[in-house]
Amino acid sequence: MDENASGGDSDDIDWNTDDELEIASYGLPSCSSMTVNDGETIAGSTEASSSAGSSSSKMIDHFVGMGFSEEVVAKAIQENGEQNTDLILEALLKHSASSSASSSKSKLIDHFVGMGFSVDMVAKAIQENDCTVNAVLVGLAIHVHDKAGALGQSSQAEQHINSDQNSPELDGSFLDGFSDTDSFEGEEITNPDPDKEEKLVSLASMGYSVQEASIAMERCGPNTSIAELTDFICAAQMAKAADALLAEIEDKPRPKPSNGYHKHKKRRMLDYEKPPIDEPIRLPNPMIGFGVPSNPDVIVHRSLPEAAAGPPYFYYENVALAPKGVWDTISRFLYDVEPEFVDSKYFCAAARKRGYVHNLPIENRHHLVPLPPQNIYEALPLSRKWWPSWDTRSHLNCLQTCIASAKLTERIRKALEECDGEPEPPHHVQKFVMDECRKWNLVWVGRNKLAPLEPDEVEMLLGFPKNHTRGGGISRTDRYKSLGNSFQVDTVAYHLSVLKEMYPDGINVLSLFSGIGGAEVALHRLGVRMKNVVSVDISEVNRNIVRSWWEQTNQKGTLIDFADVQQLDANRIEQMINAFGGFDLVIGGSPCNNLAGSNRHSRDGLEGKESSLFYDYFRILDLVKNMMQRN
DNA sequence: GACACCATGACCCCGATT
DNA sequence: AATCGGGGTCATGGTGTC
Repeated sequence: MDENASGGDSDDIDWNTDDELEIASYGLPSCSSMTVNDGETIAGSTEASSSAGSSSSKMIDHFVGMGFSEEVVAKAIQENGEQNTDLILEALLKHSASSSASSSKSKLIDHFVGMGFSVDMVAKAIQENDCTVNAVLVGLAIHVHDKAGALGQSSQAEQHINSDQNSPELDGSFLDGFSDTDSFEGEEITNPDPDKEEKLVSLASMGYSVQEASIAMERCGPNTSIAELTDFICAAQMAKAADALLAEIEDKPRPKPSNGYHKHKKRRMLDYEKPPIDEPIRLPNPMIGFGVPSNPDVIVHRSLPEAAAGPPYFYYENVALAPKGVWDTISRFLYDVEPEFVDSKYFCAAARKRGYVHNLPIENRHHLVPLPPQNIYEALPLSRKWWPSWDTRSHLNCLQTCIASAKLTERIRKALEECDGEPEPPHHVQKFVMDECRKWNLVWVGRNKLAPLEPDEVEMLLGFPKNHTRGGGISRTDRYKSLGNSFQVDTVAYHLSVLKEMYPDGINVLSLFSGIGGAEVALHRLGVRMKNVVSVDISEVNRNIVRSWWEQTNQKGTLIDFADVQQLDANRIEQMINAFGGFDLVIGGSPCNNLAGSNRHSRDGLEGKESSLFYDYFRILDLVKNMMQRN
């Protein structure tokens, strides 16, 4: 980000810097890996790693399998030597980027126009700056937005922008691109109001034009929420019978706000004529989505909105019990696809109520085998001996990121011991114990003795291999945290299982907010071959966990990881799409910190610090969709 | 009213560093 | 001895649904 913002050799990967140093620091003996700038790491397959004996043709096959042309691969091998697969891969990625450079300018224009900026504005900005700088404008806008609203989420992103929160050049950099256009009000440039500017940038990062955003804020007043502003903008868009912007775009209509927001706005505009028809999204009871293995035929067919159809297939996950309106917004952005709400208690011994927005087929899904333990007794057979009859739990509650304190379990033990002579504790003691058990997922480990789950038990319940998060310098606390933030593998695998027959040769995966690799583990356990996986996660220990798992399971594909979704700008995505031939699956669950009920401090909804990263999921998915449809 | 919830921040302890 | 930072421990309440 920083290098892009500063222009210069921004889009050129600097192949000759400290790569080797960073490679050494990762220390991966069995698997070739490298770190490109921005902390991107590429781990090649073991078969492609730099064993001196590997034949040239085998290596060519390998890279051809990744989507590069044979001719280009041969040339790269010739220039870099067989020994260094990392350099070859770098050269290939670089080549794919440069070969697409000629068309990148018009694509850039298309892209930004598609986001709502005027053609004049985009053309002027591109003329005045290097193409690549402009390609990062959206990312920059989001950076500024994050800086204002999400400080601290991404240390790397912060570092890349500027460490000074009040940096004038940062504030100016986004605005400068438009400062001399007639659509921008000088007042806001010379004397920006922080709150106003933040909203402006938020709206810009959501794909609205600066002009639209400015007008909306002027009309609606200073205290208007983002949601209200977006509604206003879409109302204005609807009011325009002929949208000049859209007329200039030859590809499909803008997907996100145009679909849902227009629909909703139209409705709202007509509120005074007739009552609203659309109902807000409600959670189903029982929470079995479109069907679970034990009850698979609830909904056997659904029709997706046209703009939602894949490929690429996408799969987005977050907590089901988010504040009001959050899932409506998520659904509107994700092409109006109806969320599938599923409780993992239908798949394993622990509850996990989640919403999934995806465009995967829902026919002929199958569950993972072997089936995971279906209840507490199966999952924790040793606890059965101590389990009192009055503890009627068959399933655990949601596995969270922290566990009960030792003091609490001690208090419980004492309370139970006080009524040891009786056949059963009195009702009020039972209630106290059961309340705490449900709250903290305590399990019986001895007479009158309750304890929180061990990390490896959480791994098992979530469908991960034992010790998946162990080692690599991760603390116990962080293991709970990473696990608590993860997918339930069996549940996700059930939804992804349709990919197995659709892609017998394997898939390319873009995995955002990967965490400890729930998506990757699910695909692996399903037997879906992963040709190339681009995995993004802010946490270094999580990235190490995924990479370590990748090596241990002898994956034949290539794992590339990034620390920050902000690194995935249009250029880099295009580069990877050209290299791999596109992504088949864009999967991820953005942070739920500001949505989760457990958070009493900053449950700020989708505009909260961390949870606003949902918009990055949409931004990246939409970029991938647009680029793949053009190619 | 009961229940559930991918959490946060203050504090303490301990080992490493200066 | 002073300082620092990471890990562990602990208490904490509001929102939404049923």
